[in-house]
Amino acid sequence: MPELPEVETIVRSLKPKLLGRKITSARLLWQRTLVTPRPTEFSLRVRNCKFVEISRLGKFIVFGLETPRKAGSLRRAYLLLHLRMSGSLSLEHSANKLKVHDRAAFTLDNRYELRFNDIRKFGRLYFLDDHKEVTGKLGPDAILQTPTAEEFFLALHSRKVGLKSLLLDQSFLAGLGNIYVDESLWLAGAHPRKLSNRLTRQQSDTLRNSILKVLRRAIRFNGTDAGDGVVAFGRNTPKVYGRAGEPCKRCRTKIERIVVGQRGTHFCPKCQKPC
DNA sequence: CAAACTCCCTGTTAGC
DNA sequence: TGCTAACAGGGAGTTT
Repeated sequence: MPELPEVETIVRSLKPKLLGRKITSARLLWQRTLVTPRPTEFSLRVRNCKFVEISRLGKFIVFGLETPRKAGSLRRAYLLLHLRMSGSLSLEHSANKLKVHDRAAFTLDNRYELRFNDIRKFGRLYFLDDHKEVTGKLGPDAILQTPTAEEFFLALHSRKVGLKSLLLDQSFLAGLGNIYVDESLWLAGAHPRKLSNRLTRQQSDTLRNSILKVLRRAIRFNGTDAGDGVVAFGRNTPKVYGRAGEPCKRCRTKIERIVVGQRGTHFCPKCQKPC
């Protein structure tokens, strides 16, 4: 499941290959992938747009486009993509056969195609004049707009919610998903149900540092290449996520799995003191 | 304001 | 062995 680090890695690898390229046409293979505008307007407007920026905000991939419109009308537009659960992007020759779960394809001016594949169809695509229409609802990006320790502490105290739910809330902090929230809370020694306004300044700082550590490490490892084109997994395996019943890496206590806010939640009952 | 639930989807897995 | 039902999860939306 792509969260901030995975999206960051995708953006970095796509950037050099896509910048400066023009979209010659687009195909929508699963209509509901596209949120806005309507499919006909979409294919019309996306044609002849040039990629001039590729970045990330939270878990959104932001493609900045220069439109072919003449003076007077907008020259800038954005393609926004959220991969959700199972989305992925690939760049391949347009002659290659489409894969089973391909949902959208953008043909480029070099006969290559940017393809969006998404088994579960949860991924969402937007074509917008201003990406803030969507990204404006996000809180600060955990890496690009990290709140200061002071800001983070104040933000925690402005709410009274369990930490797990709060860190999953993209309008509070953008980028974390289920896996990295569990990992961050474990590293910080904070219980997932601990109320946000009950953290001391020191605990808040520890949590903030843990989030940064977990995300930075994941970005570093996602980017590493084993040398044969295979991404080197295995060196950044989760400490608690998906390890229910296994011994805690810190104290050997059995990792527990509970449900918090409809999300499977993994934690060490000894390291992460119940509240 | 917070929490709980529902929906969207399909590959995987547990259970019979 | 072969089937079905439950489950996983991000986020938007609705209800409590």
